[in-house]
Amino acid sequence: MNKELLKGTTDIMILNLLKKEPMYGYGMIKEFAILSKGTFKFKEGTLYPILHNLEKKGLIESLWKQNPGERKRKYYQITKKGISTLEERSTEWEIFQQAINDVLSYE
Amino acid sequence: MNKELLKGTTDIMILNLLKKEPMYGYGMIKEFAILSKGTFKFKEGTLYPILHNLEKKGLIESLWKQNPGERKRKYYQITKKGISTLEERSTEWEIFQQAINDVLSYE
DNA sequence: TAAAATACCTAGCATAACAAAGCATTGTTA
DNA sequence: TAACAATGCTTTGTTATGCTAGGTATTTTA
Repeated sequence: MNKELLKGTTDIMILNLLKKEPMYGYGMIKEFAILSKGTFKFKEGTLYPILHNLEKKGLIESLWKQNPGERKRKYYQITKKGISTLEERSTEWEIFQQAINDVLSYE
Repeated sequence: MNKELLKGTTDIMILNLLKKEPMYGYGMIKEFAILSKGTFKFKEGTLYPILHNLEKKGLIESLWKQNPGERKRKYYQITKKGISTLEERSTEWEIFQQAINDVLSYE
């Protein structure tokens, strides 16, 4: 899979996951693999820096949490700003996708 | 429009245009704008280097041509290698698109 | 108890689209 | 006819981003 394709979409995917419930990095990697039916196998070196960046931008927030019987994990949750950004970017993705398919259906 | 989204798709779009008939760079820029209904407005500084790169890889070939009554233009045509690459990459795009939408439809 | 899986981190790299410039020619318009 | 817009091609440097490749520590499994 051409990795360039991913650029510009990882943010939306992460924000969309967190829209439902807080999650931690390692868990997201597993979840993306499942949801995408194995297409997306993010490396940790890919995901963690993105999470840090999203937090720096104020789109997500983190907190260390230890549920009983579990090990300590850093949970991320989406912020209000994150939700509105997700909406904008999702619309953008729809438009983009349509445009590409318009061009590719040229015969 | 987030420019990162484009990464990994410009090659396919160009190859797909050239699949039908040879074209020159400036003409492609106009054509992309039309086909995408204004979403893609490539700058020359974007398109020309990509064309050079595709030629270097042997996916397209160029020739200077002057049709009667027209100015000199550098026409590009797709190669056999270009056609097979286009097919591979189109499939890749389909899979990618499906995977993203699978992730984004998670609720 | 050794290995694998979980869970987090970071420095440096490669790639690709873009901004911003330049040059030459052709068409339009005041 | 002179000025300007549009056409047509080129290149240098910037920036963003996912990945490579390394690291640490804990927990589970064979």
